[in-house]
Amino acid sequence: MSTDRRPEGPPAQGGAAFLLAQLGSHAARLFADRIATLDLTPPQAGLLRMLAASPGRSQRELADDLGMPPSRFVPFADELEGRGLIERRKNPNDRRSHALYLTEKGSGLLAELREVGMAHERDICAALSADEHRELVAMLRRVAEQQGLTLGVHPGYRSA
Amino acid sequence: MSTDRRPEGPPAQGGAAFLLAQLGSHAARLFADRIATLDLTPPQAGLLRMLAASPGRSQRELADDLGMPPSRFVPFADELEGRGLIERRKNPNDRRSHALYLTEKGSGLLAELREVGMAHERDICAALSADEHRELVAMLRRVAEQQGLTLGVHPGYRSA
DNA sequence: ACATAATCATTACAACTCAGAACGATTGTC
DNA sequence: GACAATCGTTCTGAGTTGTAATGATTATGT
Repeated sequence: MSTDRRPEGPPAQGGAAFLLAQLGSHAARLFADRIATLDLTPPQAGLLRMLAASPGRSQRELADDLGMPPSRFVPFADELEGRGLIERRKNPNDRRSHALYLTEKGSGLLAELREVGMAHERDICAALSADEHRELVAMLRRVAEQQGLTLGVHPGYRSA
Repeated sequence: MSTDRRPEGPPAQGGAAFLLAQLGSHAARLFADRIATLDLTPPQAGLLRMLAASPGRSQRELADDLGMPPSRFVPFADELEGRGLIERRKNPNDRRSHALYLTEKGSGLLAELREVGMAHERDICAALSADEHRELVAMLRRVAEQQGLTLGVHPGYRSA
């Protein structure tokens, strides 16, 4: 009976913040495992999605959004380019910057990536009904918005 | 109107799995910032909680639970011991292993840590009412359980 | 009982990752 | 037309990470 004295809400290890950290880490690791099938890491998948959403941006902008320094972005983009998934084009207006685009091969891989993402979503939320699933997403969106997080790519990726 | 063609549920970047990863990373980083006030990192806070919950365990067990190799656990425990927060005692039954315990000073810091954790919880869930908060925790618990996650410490910590 | 294998904590070490400084090319500013 | 700023890139140093080797102790097998 000594551990039963809780004057307030849930303790730290059972609170929502801890559960979010725990589940977020779990979901990210599982996703990384899944897309390893396509020889992709989470940051690489993020870049493909970003290029599909808004093509032709400069490397610096993309690096900023991914939360990685420009120096690290270079070999990062090199590999994707070497695999023929993305393409660097000279910007005629500003010959310093390279505009990045998705190749056809990259678009094809992105399609596979989306399927993997949907399977991942189903797997993570297997414990919930369809209604509960919608409810959870709605709540998480509100929390994310109130916390000032931008919808889309987040910089908490892990390199592996 | 061109971006409105969604044959199925929420896409990858707006799904629950992605939101969990995004929010989890955010919550973990915010928590790390908060406990930096107490000169603690998330793994250090995790160890203090583990020692309060079950004292006298061996270093290897604790290292396993924290997801860190034993070689890295040694300097990790050294610092906490040097600050007088934990204590290594020789196990009389097995003189190879060291049993770890929380000191009084460590217990005191843990109390402060709990307060920080509660403030953190309130902050993260500021967008939700009390009812919604309970609802969210219940859902997350179910998801975590179905995913086979053990309540308590998770190995997705960040060293900083 | 005695040799051998296994376990714990620790140390030593090598590989890898990462961010910031420095650099040439190009562009904007005044 | 000089000077500062920006982009992509390379280089380098610090920091981190896991694996292998070590010494002490304990378990196992015969």
